[in-house]
Amino acid sequence: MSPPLDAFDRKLLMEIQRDAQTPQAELGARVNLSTAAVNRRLRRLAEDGVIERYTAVVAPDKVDHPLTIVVNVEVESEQIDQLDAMKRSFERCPQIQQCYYVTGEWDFVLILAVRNMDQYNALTRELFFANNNVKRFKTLVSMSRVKVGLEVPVEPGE
Amino acid sequence: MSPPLDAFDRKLLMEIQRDAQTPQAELGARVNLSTAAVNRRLRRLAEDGVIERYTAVVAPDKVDHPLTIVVNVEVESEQIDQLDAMKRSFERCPQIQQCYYVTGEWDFVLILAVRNMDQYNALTRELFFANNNVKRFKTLVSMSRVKVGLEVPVEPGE
DNA sequence: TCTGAAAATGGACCTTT
DNA sequence: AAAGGTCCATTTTCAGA
Repeated sequence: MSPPLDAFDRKLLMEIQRDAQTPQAELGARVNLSTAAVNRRLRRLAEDGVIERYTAVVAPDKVDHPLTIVVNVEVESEQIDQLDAMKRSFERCPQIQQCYYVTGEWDFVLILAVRNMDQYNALTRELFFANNNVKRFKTLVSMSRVKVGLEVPVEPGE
Repeated sequence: MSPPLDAFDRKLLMEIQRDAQTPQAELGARVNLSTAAVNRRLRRLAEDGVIERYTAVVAPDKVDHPLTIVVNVEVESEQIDQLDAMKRSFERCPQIQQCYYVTGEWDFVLILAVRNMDQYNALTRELFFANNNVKRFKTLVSMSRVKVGLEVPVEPGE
């Protein structure tokens, strides 16, 4: 189906993760390919789902969402349909940037961007208190976003 | 310095968070603005740091990093220089996508993308066991990435 | 807001392996 | 066949009037 990534693909992925606006000609110069070849590869990487999407990263504090909050959630029941319903409610909530279903002491880890504590408290009621499949949750308020990104390491290899 | 965002800015930000490749002409059609106006606004938003950067989101499993791991870390000492050193070591580690310094039971929350458990164990040694300012850490392995993004809600308001 | 130049993208076509 | 390169048309960006 999708051929394995070669060294060119990997370099391109590293570059466009750092800056998706780099012109294809510039990318070509960096990896030693013609712009046409770069163009073809990028299109293929997108078609194959290696590149999921292109996005602008917005500074939360500049758009009045200065508060980052991490929430651990434990559920009552791990029945599939219960879990699915919960996942959907998390997906739908715009303030939830990320939701991971995890093993261990907790079942979900959420990352939220909110306007203030009032908004978080309101969400807390909607998402957790109103949901009787939530056994307990723990709030960790972020004082500093030390590193924030979605970059995946792409080794030069092969 | 930077004038507050108006309704046009907000709509544009929503759009380009969803798809940063949307042509400015198309954006203009959606928000009811000429392409030139869109162009000026996007440039200004970037200059003002509202748009931090443009990036391609890569599927971790397609580049051999199928494992997402959340780690909670508690430190021994919260002395500034100790903390700074720790933050820098987290920033430098390419497998660490995100690092939040938080209040509460834990001091740091990390999100990692790794190739496999062996790689995680190795990182664990470098980052935690080799650092005597790490009191303890807890690993939460993600079984499913329910929602992953950095989108910040930008209300239509103003 | 409109117009036009410059830049970037992406297809056609030919060549190499 | 699969992938690269060159060339060219189209699209997009972006500045000046």
